[in-house]
Amino acid sequence: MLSSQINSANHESEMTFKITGKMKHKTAKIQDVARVAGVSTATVSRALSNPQKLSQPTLKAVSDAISATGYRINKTAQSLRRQKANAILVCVPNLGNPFFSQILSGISKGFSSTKYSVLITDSQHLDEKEMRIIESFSDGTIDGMICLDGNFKPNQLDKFSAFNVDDKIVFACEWIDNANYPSIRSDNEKGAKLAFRHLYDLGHRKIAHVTGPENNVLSLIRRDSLNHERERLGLPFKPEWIIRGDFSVASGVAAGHRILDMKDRPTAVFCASDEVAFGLISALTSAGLNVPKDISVVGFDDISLADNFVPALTTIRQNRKFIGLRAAEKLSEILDQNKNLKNQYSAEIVDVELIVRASTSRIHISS
Amino acid sequence: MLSSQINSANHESEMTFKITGKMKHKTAKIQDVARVAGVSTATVSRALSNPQKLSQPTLKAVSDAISATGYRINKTAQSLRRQKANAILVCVPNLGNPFFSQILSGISKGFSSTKYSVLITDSQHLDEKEMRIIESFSDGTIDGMICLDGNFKPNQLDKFSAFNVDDKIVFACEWIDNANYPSIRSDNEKGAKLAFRHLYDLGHRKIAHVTGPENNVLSLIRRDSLNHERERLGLPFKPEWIIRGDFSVASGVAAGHRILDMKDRPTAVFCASDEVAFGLISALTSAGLNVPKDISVVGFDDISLADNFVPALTTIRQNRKFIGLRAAEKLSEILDQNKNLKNQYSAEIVDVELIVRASTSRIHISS
DNA sequence: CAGCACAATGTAATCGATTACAATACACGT
DNA sequence: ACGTGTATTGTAATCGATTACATTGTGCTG
Repeated sequence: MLSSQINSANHESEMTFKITGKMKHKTAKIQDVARVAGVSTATVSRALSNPQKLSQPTLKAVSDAISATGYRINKTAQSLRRQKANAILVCVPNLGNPFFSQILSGISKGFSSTKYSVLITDSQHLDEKEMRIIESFSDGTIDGMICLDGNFKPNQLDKFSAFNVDDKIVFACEWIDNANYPSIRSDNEKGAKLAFRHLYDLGHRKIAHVTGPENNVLSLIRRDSLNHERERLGLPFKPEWIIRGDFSVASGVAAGHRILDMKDRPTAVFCASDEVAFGLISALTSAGLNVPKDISVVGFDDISLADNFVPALTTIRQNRKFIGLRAAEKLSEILDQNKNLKNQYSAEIVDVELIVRASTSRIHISS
Repeated sequence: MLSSQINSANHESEMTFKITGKMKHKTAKIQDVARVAGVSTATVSRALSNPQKLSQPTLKAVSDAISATGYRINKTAQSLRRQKANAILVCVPNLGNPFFSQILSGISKGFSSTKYSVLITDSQHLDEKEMRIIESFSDGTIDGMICLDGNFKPNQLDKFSAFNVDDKIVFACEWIDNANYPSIRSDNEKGAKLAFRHLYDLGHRKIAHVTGPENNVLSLIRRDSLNHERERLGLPFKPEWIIRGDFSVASGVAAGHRILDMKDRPTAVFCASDEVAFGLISALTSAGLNVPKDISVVGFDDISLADNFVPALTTIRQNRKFIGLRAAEKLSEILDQNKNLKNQYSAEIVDVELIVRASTSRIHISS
């Protein structure tokens, strides 16, 4: 390289990049660093991604030039060239639902020390959500997705595989039955069983259940597990004891009214979520009943308020933050090794725990 | 253009892009569309961003070619060329806190019909968060930020302006005193005043307050507004009636224990958040006190459970979803018009409302 | 009909980083 | 001294879209 080039280049760069006092900062690019260091752009690029390929003096020169110019790599250019976005999407069925905040927190933590940025989208009122997602993959915005929404129809899933994105998706909490997507989820079956057995052990025999939304995998597995346990123990059953809910507080309130209207009231209720349990307790309490004296209530999730509700809620603890974290790790693994993992389907089942608090008690004599 | 070129090009594209059955999809680029349509890439680009500049027949040809190839624009390339990421960052102090989910939902909705993607980051355990944010701006990942975290020190803010990103930041819910950032926030002053007046009107004179975290703008404004109102009405005051909290349920429980230990107990408590109120009520109830008979409690936020807590919580309603939505709209406006809005500082104050429920009542005679 | 405006389209540079390939230099063995 | 291998660095093509500028053609004015 000619020395005149070096000089003029250095001069220019000093003028452009030095930050003095309140002077504004114009971002340096790899060209500028190369000029200041007196090397080629290839060398600068190598200094950043393959430092072991360069000699010590060169490395030092580049490193100094980077400090001098205040250079920051342009990730857009990098993504374009590398054909990798370094971003993932989290698809949340309803962002307004606080249930997901812990999972999001875990996901965010899981990606915090990686090169990936986290995008979020609320799939609730998104029509053609599967195409929107595919769009994000094919316009180069994202490399992978963590899906908290298990509500996809077979033809939507077919599109995922038609567009070749199906092996870059991990499900968390919810999942898809009969489809080979990796997933991280709680042991819902065990959870329902624990709840039921807890009530049974307290002497309850007439046990109602408020379900989650219809067609939701969580609703189904919890309900089925409960029914299975009930049959196994030969307990009485009335269809009206299975009350349809949707995980919301409001549906818990509605379920409460249904129960109040029953002639043959259950003595205990297992709710598909803590929020349902709160609504239920609220409705029963307003009507003058006492929980747990008149009716015992068990929730599911162990959200942060469960411990301080009045009465404190007996519930099944799901480690939502951990599920989010593991989902993030799993997706990272999949994206970072280029192997085709399509057939390495795995559902990672996270243990759940019964937390006994004040909303359940031994059955009352008069019941 | 020579017809031989057209033919060979068409042939090739058919082979490459037609999706037949289970055949995998290789993404077409603008070159391919141009070839198939028999036009230049410039024309295809114009068809997408300036259709009015093209003749009808050309437009049709391009549009057909797009369908035929299944073309999707590559946003990374577009971002690089346009020097615009079309993405914004939401900086959340603690993603695990359900308080933010409604705001996130509003933000997500606000951006759903725009070209912007929404990135999130949890600033809680992020050291040098201001540099991380600046990094995202200067590496081309984001165009703007909505910040739900008001906890920045002056030297951190200085960096924002040194790196020229300060006019692309909107604060929501929280804000920075003495700094000209646009913000959308609730009328906290009015909220505290309403809460206090409500208790006063019920006959309460000994009114305690559980604050939010120290140095938090919300904590300060709510506390100051309360104190101001108290002085104005000439009510008695004991320093121990101002109890430091941090918006969490746990701090509400702790505050409850503090109050139980007092010799001269307040007859009413205004809590800086609903969660604090829940914890407080829980602690008081466990100790055998009755809310509202023994102590009235007012919260702040009106989170979804407030209505179904036992007792239902009297609180100040903040429209969090609306705040998120407006913040998104505001940031869009700022980013879309290239004008320098730096001095167009504006704080948009969103009205709040007192929601009277069952946790407050007229002061009891014995108190 | 010359001259000009304007509409429609193409050519090629550009955004900023990466990397295949080329070039150079130096060491080592024979 | 010469060939060969290796380490280091440079040159230039590339990722995919956008857009300034150039070019062509058409209609209109005087």
